[in-house]
Amino acid sequence: MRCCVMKMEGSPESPFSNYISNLSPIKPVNTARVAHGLLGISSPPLVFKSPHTASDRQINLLRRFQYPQISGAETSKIDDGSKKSVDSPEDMVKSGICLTSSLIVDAQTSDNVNNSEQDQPGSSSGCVDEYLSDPVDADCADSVNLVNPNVKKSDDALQSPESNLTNFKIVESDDINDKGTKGEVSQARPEQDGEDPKEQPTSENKMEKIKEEGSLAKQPSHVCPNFGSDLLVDHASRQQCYTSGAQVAHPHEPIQLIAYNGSEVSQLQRGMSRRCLQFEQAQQETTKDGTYSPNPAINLFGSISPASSTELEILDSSQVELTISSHKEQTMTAMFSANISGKSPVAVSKPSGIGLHLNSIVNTLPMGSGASGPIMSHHLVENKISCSKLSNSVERVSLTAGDRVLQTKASLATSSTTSESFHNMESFNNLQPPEHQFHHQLLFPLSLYARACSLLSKLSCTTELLMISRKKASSTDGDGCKRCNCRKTKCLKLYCDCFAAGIYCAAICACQGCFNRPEYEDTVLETRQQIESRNPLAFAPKIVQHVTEFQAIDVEDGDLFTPYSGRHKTGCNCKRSMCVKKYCECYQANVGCSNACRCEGCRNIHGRKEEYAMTQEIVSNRTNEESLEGMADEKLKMVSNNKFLHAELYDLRSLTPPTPSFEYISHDKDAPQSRLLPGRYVLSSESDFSMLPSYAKSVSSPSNSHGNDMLPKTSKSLDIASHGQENYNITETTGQFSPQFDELADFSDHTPLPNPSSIMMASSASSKTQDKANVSQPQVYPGSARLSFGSSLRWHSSPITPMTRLGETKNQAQDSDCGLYEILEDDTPEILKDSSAPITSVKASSPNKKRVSPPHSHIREFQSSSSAGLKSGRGRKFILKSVPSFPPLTPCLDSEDCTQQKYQKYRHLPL
DNA sequence: GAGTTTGAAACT
DNA sequence: CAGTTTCAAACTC
Repeated sequence: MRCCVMKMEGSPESPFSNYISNLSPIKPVNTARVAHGLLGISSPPLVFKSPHTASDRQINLLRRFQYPQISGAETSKIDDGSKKSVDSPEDMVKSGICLTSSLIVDAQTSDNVNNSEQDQPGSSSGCVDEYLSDPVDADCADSVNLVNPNVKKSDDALQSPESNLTNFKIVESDDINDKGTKGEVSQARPEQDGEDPKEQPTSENKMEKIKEEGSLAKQPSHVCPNFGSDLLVDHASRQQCYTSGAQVAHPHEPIQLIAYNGSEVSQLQRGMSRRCLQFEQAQQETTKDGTYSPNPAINLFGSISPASSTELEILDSSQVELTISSHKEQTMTAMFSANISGKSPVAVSKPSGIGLHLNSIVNTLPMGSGASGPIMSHHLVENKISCSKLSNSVERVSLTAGDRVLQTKASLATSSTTSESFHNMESFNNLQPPEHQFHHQLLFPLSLYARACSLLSKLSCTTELLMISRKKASSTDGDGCKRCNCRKTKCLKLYCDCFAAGIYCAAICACQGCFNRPEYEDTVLETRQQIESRNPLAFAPKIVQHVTEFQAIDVEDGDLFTPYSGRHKTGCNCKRSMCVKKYCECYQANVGCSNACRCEGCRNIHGRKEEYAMTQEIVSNRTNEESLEGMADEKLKMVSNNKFLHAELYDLRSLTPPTPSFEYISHDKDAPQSRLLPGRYVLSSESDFSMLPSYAKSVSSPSNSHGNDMLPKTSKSLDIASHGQENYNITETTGQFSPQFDELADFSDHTPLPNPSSIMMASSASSKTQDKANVSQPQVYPGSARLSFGSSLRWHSSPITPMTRLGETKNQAQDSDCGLYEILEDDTPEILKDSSAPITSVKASSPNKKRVSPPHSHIREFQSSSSAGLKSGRGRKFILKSVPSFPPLTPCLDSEDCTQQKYQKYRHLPL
């Protein structure tokens, strides 16, 4: 319904759009955003892409994770974002979205839902609308609106039970279903009875209301599948639309898109999460009803390729991340808080970056915030769980991710560029996101974004996102949902993958005496808390992105997926598996072993421990050298210039959503300068690095050539987009979400891995190039983003938006023309562009903030010749700045925003 | 599908 | 923190 409306509204000149524009100060942007979002939802595509291909398994996984996450976290996030007002561009976007959504809702209400649905059978739009509407409801409409819409939705769903697309209604119905299903489930299960339905009122009144309505209305098990399908469709449609929109390329668009994406993501996530829940429930129910196939996912995605499931998972994580980023940190925090209430300590999907990182993030946040009541209603709980899942999923995703990542990669390859980018991002953003994500998970994550999100096995985090997974094929159902087989632990220990992922066990699980069910939410939460008390990071994503990897090495082929950047937080302890079997968590996560590993005879195809150590040494050496060389003055100048440029860009493009702060700082400037610059910040997850040795790097992508500042911003962006396009875009998006550093990744690992996949992609690509160019220079992309040389810069989607800045070595002065653009554009483009160029290191936002300063000579070179200098690039320094775990609510203040905008542009372009 | 292997989680 | 036990996934047959 809403989708239809949205589309209608989204139409350039529709009265609705006009109305919206009138409403919000940001009007144009909002409308545009809305339209874009609705139409293109480039970001969504990512999510969708993976999802589309995602197999049923994935779907299931997503459902689980997502559902919980979505219902609680997303709504809360969204709400927060809307409430906060438009502080930042993101806010603007959000607000705009909210408005639109509210409007849409109204329109929908006025209009017959049926009509809208009919209009857009695809539901893709509807899905989007739904998403939008949901946020709106939550945010703007509040409970009342929410309730009504939900009811309507449920009604709609009821009306068209068979219709696959319940659209938004379905989504809500899903929630309801969740409750209802839960209730059903509980009924089915004597133990569960009573507890489920209302059990945890938690903080979310809305959820409760929805649930109530849902329970009353129906049990749309069908809805879930449908919804999923809808989402997919929506994505496709969106992508198309988006692409069309992208062509327009408004300076504002990027932001809008991002915001939109975020909303979409959230929506998607919601849908996903709901699905997951529903699926699970549905599964149970279906068994009863017999209407549904055993695998709801299948029903939903019957058309979808099996790969889609994984993608979906990743998407979930990524989505989470995206949503987080898009919605802003606030939402993130809210989600986290919600999650936290659940228990989570800090973890993120390993994702879910956020992806991967998601889990970590979620977990971490939750720990702190804890507010939430501990128990979420099912939704809340689920949400929390989902968040944790995202993060976990991200982590796990990263773990399991390998497979997922691969799938996502494949899907990405197949999928349109935009969608791919998103996937990459997510897997991602994580948001992987996931852990992505991809994580994912995400998970992410979350972005918060799950093992699934671990998104990113190779992706590393991202994410993002990445999450859920497959980890264990055995462990995972065909659907991709995790499933456990616990017999003695009652699924309340980390032995249980489901529990560890922060998700409830599903009907698929063959566990015995399982307490990891909504009915035992309290028990689950308590247990989680206990575990967290012992080990706060117990639920954090295990996969964290690390800079040092030489991704390129493995990746040469194009294994975008290989997540070299990702590393297992605690490392493995393999003694007989040689780290070549899934016994090895590193291997399982598709990440290389690191110094943290105590493995013996490591032969991890994703990276041996020895290699990792060597890489780090090289990096450290470079960094040291660079730091010694330090060209503070020049750097400062450069920075100032860059700021200028960024500022200009920022204005021109209108704000970009906060997150991606992927700054490319001129080499000259180096990290210190960047630091000097107020605006720039690199989030560093734990990561240390994020240093990309300019030397090796050079990953230069084919596009690198244009690298020079010469190219107009747009052109550059375009070029970049075209070249690295997907990845780049994705990374951006993920970054927007929040590039989190490893830490973030830890949280989310979302991160996030989600994104992780994307991240992985980027990293891998970059690494490849680097490797080719120089093995020595591994680029580290702390959760933020990795530049893939050639084409893809990718952000690690982390829940938090790390702003990675590439130090632009080039002088803005030199290229007055390109000036700002150059810098901005150059950042990514250069990286991409200059294959030869020493390039720049991508600044990953690493928690550690490491800088790599190019030798003075290099810097000078850059100064002297903008492009050449950049290319020579030795000098580029990467500064890793510690970034707040959560992306600032406000979009990147400084240049970062500009950079983001740039990325956004790029995104648009590609789209 | 049963049994074995493996390494993480949990416990001491 | 190290060693041992427990556990469930991964793997093999």
